Amino acid sequence: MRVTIQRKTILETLRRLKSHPTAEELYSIIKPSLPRISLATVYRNLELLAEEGLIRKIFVQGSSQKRFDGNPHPHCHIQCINCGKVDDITINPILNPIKFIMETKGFEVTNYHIEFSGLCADCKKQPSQKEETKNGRKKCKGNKN
Amino acid sequence: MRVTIQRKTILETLRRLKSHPTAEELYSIIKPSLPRISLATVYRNLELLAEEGLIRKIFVQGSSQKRFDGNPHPHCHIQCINCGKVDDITINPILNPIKFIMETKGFEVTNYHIEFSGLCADCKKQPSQKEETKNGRKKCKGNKN
DNA sequence: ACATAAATGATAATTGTTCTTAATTTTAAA
DNA sequence: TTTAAAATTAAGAACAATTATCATTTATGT
Repeated sequence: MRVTIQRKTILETLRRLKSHPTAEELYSIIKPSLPRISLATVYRNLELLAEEGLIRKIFVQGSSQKRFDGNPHPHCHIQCINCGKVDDITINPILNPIKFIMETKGFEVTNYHIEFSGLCADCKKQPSQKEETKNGRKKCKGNKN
Repeated sequence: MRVTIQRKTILETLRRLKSHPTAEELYSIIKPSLPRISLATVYRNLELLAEEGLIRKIFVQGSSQKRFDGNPHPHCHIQCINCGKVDDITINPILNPIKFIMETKGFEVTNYHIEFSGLCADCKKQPSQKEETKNGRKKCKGNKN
């Protein structure tokens, strides 16, 4: 992957930000310093950087736009149902997370959305089907996408 | 909310399914028994049923389409990175979830995505700003949407 | 500096979803 | 029941977010 000014700026800006901006928000932030940058370049590079594991693409409840996170490591977010703000939170998975959030952040959890991903029992047994598909996953009987 | 055949069928079909279909998938499933149903009706009613808390709209990582879940209660999903299948999982939040998933489902967790929502400390203090916006949230200084 | 593969900018096309309109269906009252 | 108002529908247009296209520009190895 080449190092271009656009790519470098996108990654550095996202890493510096504490928020989890959409592609367009990031575009507006970068535009003043790189006036000739195209929105498509921002989208393209965010996608690429996420594929490379340097950043993270996140799908937040209630937001029709995808958001991006400069921290590539699995971690939790807390989103306020009133203002929509999305913050990071570090959780020791052994603890009771909801109680922990209450006590450390003063954040009242009323709902949660948790997704674990990995290999299901079936796929662990038969890791044969490796055909690539558009969405980057493998084909498999259980695939509903 | 009125009881129409379309609405009833959408809710019942979604409840019966163990998967978490997209609006289009649900549309194809329902079409044979209700050939005159429109895709827009499926979208409209899924949105409505989710607003009423009868079903749940979920945003799964890596899927550009929204998915719907007949189980309206907050719960966890496990998605296989190989086949993309999304399953339900019941977790006592006090336990170590990853260990629990391994032991009960034989599912190897390699990544997770967790979002808690509720009221942040700021919004708990000043629940004044109640102006509705297009995305259904309230306006607030921290709002990045 | 040069060649060339890769990346960019501008914009067209596509995708997923919502809106609009007129027609139909449901509900509740007469 | 019949009837009228209100809600809901089907169909397709419109919309916003994202991706693809392609001519031009740029980064990197030689």
